[in-house]
Amino acid sequence: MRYSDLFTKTIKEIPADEAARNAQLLIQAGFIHKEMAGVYSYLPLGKKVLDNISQIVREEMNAIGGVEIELSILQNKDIWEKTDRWDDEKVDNWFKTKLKSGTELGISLTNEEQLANALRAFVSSYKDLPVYIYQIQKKFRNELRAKSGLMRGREFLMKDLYSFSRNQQEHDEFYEKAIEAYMKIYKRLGISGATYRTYASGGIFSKYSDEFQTLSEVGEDTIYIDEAQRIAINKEVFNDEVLGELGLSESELVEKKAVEVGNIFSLGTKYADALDVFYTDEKGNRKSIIMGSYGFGISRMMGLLAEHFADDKGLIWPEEVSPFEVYLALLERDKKTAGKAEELYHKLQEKGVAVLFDDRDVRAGEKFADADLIGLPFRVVVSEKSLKAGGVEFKKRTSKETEILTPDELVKRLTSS
RNA sequence: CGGGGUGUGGCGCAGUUGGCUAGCGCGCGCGCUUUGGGAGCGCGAGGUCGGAGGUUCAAGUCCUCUCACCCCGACCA
Repeated sequence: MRYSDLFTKTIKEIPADEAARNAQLLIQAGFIHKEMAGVYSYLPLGKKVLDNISQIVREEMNAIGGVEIELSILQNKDIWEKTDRWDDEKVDNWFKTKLKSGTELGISLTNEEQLANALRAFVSSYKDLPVYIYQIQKKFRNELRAKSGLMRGREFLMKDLYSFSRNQQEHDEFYEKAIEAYMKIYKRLGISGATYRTYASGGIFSKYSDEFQTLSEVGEDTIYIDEAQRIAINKEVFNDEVLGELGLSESELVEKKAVEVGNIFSLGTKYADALDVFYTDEKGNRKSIIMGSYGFGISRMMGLLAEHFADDKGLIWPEEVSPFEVYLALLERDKKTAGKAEELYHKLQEKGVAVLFDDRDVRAGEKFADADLIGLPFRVVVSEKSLKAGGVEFKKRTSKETEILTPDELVKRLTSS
């Protein structure tokens, strides 16, 4: 893509109404636009990042048998009343609206009820199970106080998977597979070293739920880490009894701030029972379906990555997430240099390298500053100077060193590994 | 929801105890010069001061109400 086709602009000054580093950087670099508190629009670069994170999550969910769907956002009140999760006294962060007729509707904040209910149309036998269904979709939560940029919004992108199993063992096996899949995702995102499987409150369904917490100063959660075992425990369930059960010793634990980047729950049969979702087993018996839910905040992850991988010059995207792989900067716009840059731009695209081609008529310093701020993994400069030196200048975002490569060497470098 | 803070061109800000046609920087447009780390000079466009009401000869400056945004706390199934 050509920089001149992005309609966004980077800005020099830090937005005054954002204190969160992730929002400051993403706004400065033109990835997002703030609409109101806790509500952001995603601009071309930001949209690509969301898509890239989504794709990683999608691949790992598919790998464990997930099937992608897209549920409606408008919610039928009747279904939620069956599980007693409609009343504002019970669930206080609903957004609700009304039909012209006066009928109340909910705006999706999670989807257990809806999907369990829909399942009645398709699942009735043990032969139909298990199923693992997920979607990547906006969620809306009427938070009393939005904060920390993308970390806690009122509208956010989330992957939510729901598992429907025939018995506890089948559920437990999938649950463990889901944990492994989550770990793979964090690895691909480049944050596995800072991310811990964390025991947290399981709510009313099971003793614990599993959270995935990434260490960060902006985190809202406090966790206690056992570094040797690579597990952690959320402060909300921290007590001697729990420590004993998990085989953790208080002396080994270190207190840290962290961001919840995933949370998976065993839900038992509550939803299925309340909504009358059963299956018939091999012997003709009516059985309850066991559910689990597996959340992953895509937009929150974008905020976390922005915060986690950044320096004083700007963002530093992990390769799999970066909106483009290469920032190609043309310095002088004379015919010869521009021609070489155009040639390289097309060549890289042919080879499948995602390039952001800065063809604007601005000074070198501005291009370098933008390249750093936007934070693509690699920067390539085509200039009189580089051509004289025998090619193009190549630099990693994380390195100070540059090297001169021929166009062929560059292509090779970017297409290997 | 409790406490604290802030709303002035697209962005960041300044506007003394109310007083003349509301300023500055960035950005934007034009011209000349410049050209490898967000250039320099000149000219120019752009705001009615979050909104409503009030006090006053006079309100961006004072009062009342209201909306929005940020931070801390509470909340987060």
